[in-house]
Amino acid sequence: MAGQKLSTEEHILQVAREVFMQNGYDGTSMQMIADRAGINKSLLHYYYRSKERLFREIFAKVFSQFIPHLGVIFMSEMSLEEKVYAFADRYIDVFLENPLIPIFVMQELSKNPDYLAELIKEAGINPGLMIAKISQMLEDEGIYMKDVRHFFVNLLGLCIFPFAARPLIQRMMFDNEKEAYDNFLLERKKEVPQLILNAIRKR
Amino acid sequence: MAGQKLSTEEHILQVAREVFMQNGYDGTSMQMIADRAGINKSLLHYYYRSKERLFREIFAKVFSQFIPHLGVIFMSEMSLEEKVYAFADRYIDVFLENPLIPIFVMQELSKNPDYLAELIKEAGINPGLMIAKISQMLEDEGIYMKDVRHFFVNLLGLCIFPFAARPLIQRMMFDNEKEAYDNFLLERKKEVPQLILNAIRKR
DNA sequence: GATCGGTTTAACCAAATGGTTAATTCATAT
DNA sequence: ATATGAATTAACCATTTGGTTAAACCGATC
Repeated sequence: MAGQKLSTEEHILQVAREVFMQNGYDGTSMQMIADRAGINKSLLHYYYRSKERLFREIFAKVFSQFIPHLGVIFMSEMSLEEKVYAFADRYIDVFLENPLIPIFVMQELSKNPDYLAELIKEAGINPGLMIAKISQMLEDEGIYMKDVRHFFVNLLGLCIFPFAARPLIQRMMFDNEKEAYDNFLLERKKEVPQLILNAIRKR
Repeated sequence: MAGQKLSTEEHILQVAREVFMQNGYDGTSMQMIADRAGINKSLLHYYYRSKERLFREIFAKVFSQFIPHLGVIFMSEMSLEEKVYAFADRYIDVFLENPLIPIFVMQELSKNPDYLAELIKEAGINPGLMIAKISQMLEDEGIYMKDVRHFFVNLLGLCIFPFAARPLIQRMMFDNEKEAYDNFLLERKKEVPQLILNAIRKR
């Protein structure tokens, strides 16, 4: 197939990632991965001792593909406005390239929430600090907000939800036309920040 | 257990609903359901011929627990403002009572998107009509919007995402304290409409 | 109290599951 | 060429999977 010059180990990881993301942990069997990778099932256990181990490695990688941006952008020295635009731009791009991430992560995280703690620390982001920082920025601009966390959840929700609910929304509102919906998602790079910033500025 | 005076058939449905919602289709075995219902596995097949059939019946019910509100609220004769408030109120209530719905529906829908079409029609909602109606209302109020569908996706995302991403957000931003997060979700009944309406009114 | 229909169960089935073991292939260094 | 160690496979294992079959149970009707 597209085995290129990847080491077998890397190739497995790549294939397993696809299969796991498409079918979830429970919906994936070691045999499926072996078949799609064109190898013997035992080889999976040779490189990654168990299904769980293989999955964890993949999940951690997927997680680190989008979470760190959060910290980078919001701990940066950009203005609030710049941060919001940067965030929407970054996240929508990432998910356009990896559309399965949102559902996959939510799905698995909801089954195994304990696992999350280590991943967050590993990603080197400190939510408390982030919240404090944005809180300070808002105060500096004379904007009052009951709870800054609404700001974050709003931003996250507006960017991520359209990907997670894609099957539903694309069908209901876009005649199931992929291109149309992709375009719609791109529009949101501006739509979302405008909505968020507009609401913050006035009151 | 809490078998009360439910017919066995209803009891099974109730237990199966819980198990399926918690573990997803793939993560659930007929044996699990039978055990949790305190019955023999064969009895499941007696009432519902297969796992698939049992699941479909449940999924349809779950789906119809929140989707019809969409149509009812937005096809009503309320003002736009009232509709937005009504929507947030309704949906946040429904999901506070059934927190697993969002992830469950997204998860299964992403694996089996074709199944969706019939469900939407069954629910008696016509997205195209809804969009047209809100479009008209906005126009009447002299508000211009590139694409009204952003309005819907925004509203849906702001209300639903906090439930779907609960494991992540509650841990990252709320020290994993359930009550605090529940309270936060309640606040959003006003927070979300304010955000949406504020952005629409001014420009 | 026999019988009848619906309900519930035990026993069973082939296939698939995650995982192990031991043998084989294969490239490389000697 | 041969010995060596890693890479790869075939064969196997116990358990679980969704599903079937036939028998047992059980309350009502005759």
